[in-house]
Formats: sequence, structure tokens, C-alpha cells
Amino acid sequence: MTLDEQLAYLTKGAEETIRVEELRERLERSAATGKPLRVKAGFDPTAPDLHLGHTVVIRKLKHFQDLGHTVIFLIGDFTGMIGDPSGRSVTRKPMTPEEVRANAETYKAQVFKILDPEKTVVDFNSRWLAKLSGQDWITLCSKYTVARMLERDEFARRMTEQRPIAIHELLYPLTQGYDSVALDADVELGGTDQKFNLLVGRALQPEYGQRPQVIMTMPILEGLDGVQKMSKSLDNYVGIQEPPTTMFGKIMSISDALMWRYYTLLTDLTAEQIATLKQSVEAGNMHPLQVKKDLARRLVADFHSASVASQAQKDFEAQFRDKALPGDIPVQRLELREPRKLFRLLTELGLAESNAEAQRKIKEGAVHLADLNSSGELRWQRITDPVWTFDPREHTKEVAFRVGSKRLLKLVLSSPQATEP
RNA sequence: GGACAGGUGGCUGAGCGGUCAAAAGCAGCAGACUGUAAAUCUGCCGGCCCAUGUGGUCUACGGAGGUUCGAAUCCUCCCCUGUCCA
Repeated sequence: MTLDEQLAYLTKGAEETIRVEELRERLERSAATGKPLRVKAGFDPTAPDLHLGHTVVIRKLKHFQDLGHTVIFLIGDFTGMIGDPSGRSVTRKPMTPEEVRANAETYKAQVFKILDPEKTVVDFNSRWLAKLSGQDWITLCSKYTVARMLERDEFARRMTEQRPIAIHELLYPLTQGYDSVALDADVELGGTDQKFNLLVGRALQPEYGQRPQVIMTMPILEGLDGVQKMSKSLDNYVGIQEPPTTMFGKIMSISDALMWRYYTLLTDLTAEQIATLKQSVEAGNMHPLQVKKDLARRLVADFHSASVASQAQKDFEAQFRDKALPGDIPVQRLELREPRKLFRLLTELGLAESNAEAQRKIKEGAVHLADLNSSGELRWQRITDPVWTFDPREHTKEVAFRVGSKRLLKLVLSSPQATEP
């Protein structure tokens, strides 16, 4: 690849690169000296459950890796104790070394679905931060000013909204910045929400006699709702370790508009290819449903395999087009001889949060039940009587319950006297 | 250390002695319509019980007490947050 091609490849999809000229310069020098660039990205140690949102940055790391540079996957086990100031979190409890190690392993298992394990350095920032003396901390603090610190959006907002800012929160950006010093980073990647922290690293490095790192921010991926950022706590995420059918289904539930965003940030299609696709949908030559299925299949294939992805698509189509049961729905066993009020059963099975909710859902016509006979034929029956009683003797041994379109469960009834061989 | 303002359901935010399980908006869930999309319309949105009703009961408006027949609303103390002054 020529230098220009490399630059285009690396900056593709990025929100901002500060500064592109510096990146070019470093790439040039790296090529000349044969010394790979050190590209760093930090991750919170408390969230080892990666979702598609995280993969935006990780994919970008991969791009650097593809060009032969050194990727440092930094686990912020020390900064994790502070917690990136979000206005919500308080100081977090320090994690034990065992927890950190366990989380790191989980991270690796997930990250290496994208990154090349051979070419990735995994590091922990406690390695140097835990060793700083009081003197070192004071020196570090002297390198940055309060006024500049308060420029950060989150802090500025909290000032005007008269909400508290604890002093240790100011340490977070400094500490993250110091990581770049400790690692002598050439480039640091992060989400756009990390821009401030990345800039601090850039400002700190010259104070310690290093060249300021190039920073690249990646867009924050919207969650399934298409509005808020993808996050586990908002439950609008697709975990990269989720079962293929779940993954497929979740991706299918996104809006058409969001689908293009996912194409851009989560697939390797070029901008031109995506534009072409979009045009043919708009022209009516392609059905958006099909395009969305392609997206879902691609993403499932990334984290599982192509064949698994095709199966996931078949399951999806079976469930929604042919109204059959998908292959991997949760199954529960229950010993039940006596008739039971349906709403109690639903709560017991976890299909409703409370009896009151279960009854509400029944009244709303959201609750369906189907006997599973050997022929595999499904006949959903809608229950609308909130006091309807489920009598196991009137049903097959396996019964499927459905609440709304998402909550689905297969119940295997076991009668104690008729135990199977 | 002092003066002042404020803490209400997942969030924003009304209520300021009973009619308050608490307005309104957002989010969420469900139904209809669809392509499990979007948009739109409708219903729901604390628990438990009885069974279906303008039903009973318990818990809830930072915490603990108190006044009152009755408190989210009044009083006392405490905790938390902010502003200004030192």
C-alpha cells in the first residue's frame, strides 16, 4: 500500500484524527526505520462483556495491526478504581488481582475474535500507576491546570448544573494521559467521548520529553434503539458472545436508518459499496428487509462462523415467517401435577416480573401458549383471561409460552410417577 | 465556620394537610398496522390477595422522630447536594 492508501485505510470511519499530518509523518518514519508504531487503546476492566459498540474501536486497532503496527490493548485496572467521570458513578472498589486477571482472560477471548493474538500486547496500567510515589503524583498534577480540566464537557456541565465533582475524578484524565507517557504511545484510539482524555495524553507527553501522540476518535455506536449509545445498562446492546440466534434477532430489530450506520461502522464494506446498496433500496430494487438480513448474517459470521450465521438466519425466518420455534430458546423443566393459575406460572418461569405484570400482559393479549406435539406443528393459542388456569393434564409434555414477541420459553413438564427410562 | 437554596417513582419534573400509588413529559412494555423496521393509533406502566370491582391490603415521596382523625405536604434533628461569604 502506498502511504496515501495507508492513510485512507486508517482514517476511514474515524470521526476525527488529530492530526492527520502527524500520522502521515509517523507512518513515513516507521516505514523508513522499520519500527512499527505503538498504537494504544484503553479499556475498562469492569466490563469484560464486549458488545458491538466496543468493536468499532477494536476494528480500527485491527486496521493498524494489518499494516504491521504494534497494538497495545490496555486494561485500565488502576483507572478502573477511579471510574471515568460520568456523573453517576462514585469511586469504585479496587478489584483483586484475581478478578483483574479473570477479566483480562475474558477480554482476550473476545478481543481476539477481531485482533491477532500474535501481534497484540495486552497490558495493565496498574503496572506503572500503582508504583507512582506521592511525589510523582504531585509532579503529574502540576503538568495540567484546573481551568483546562474543567473544559471537559462532563465537568463543565456539572458545574453549571450545580452537581458535585469529586476531586479524584479530575485524576482520571491525568492518569489516562500518563498511560501514554508510560507506554510511549504513537497513537491512541478511543470513542469520541474519550476525546478529552486522549488530548490530555497528547498534552502530557511533551511535558515528559515525548512527542505528542496522534489521537483518533471513533464514532460512538448507537444502540438498538438508534438513539442512545449502545450499552449494557441500557439494554440496547448486542454482545459479541451472545448466541447466534439472539444476535441475529437483535440486529434485525434495528431501524432501517440505523442499519446503514451499522454497515459503516461494523462491516468492511467500503463507503462506495454501502452507498450503492442504499441507492438500490431507495430505488426499490432491493428490499430493506433483505439488506438487513445480510447485515445480521455478516455480523453473526464475524463472531461465530458463516455456517452458524446461515443457520441463525434460517431460525429467524422459521420463527417469524413460518412461526416455528427457533432452535435455541430457553428450556425449563418443571414438576407440575396440579393445575396452576397461568399468571403465577409466568412469574415463576421468569416470563413476567410479578404476578401483577403477568396478569396485565394476559389482559393485553400478549400471552400465547402452544402444545408441542411430535409433528412439530405449532398452534399458538392466545390467552386473555387473567384468571385462566393451566392444567398440565390437558396439555402435551412440552409446552411453549410466549409473552409479547421477545419473551419465549419452552417448558418441559415432568410428572414424578411417570419417569422416563 | 456562617447565610441561603434544594433532595418526589428508571430519568426530567408538578404537587405543598385529606379527593395522592402521586400531574405531565421521556424511557419501557403490550396490542393494532407492518417487514419483529420506521411512523401512527390504543392500552399499560409499585407489590401481594380476592377474583373483576369506581375491590381489599401492604410498601413508597433523602433518613429518624413528632404534630394531626389524617402528612409527599407542618415541626425537630440528622444525612446528602449546590450557591454565596469566610
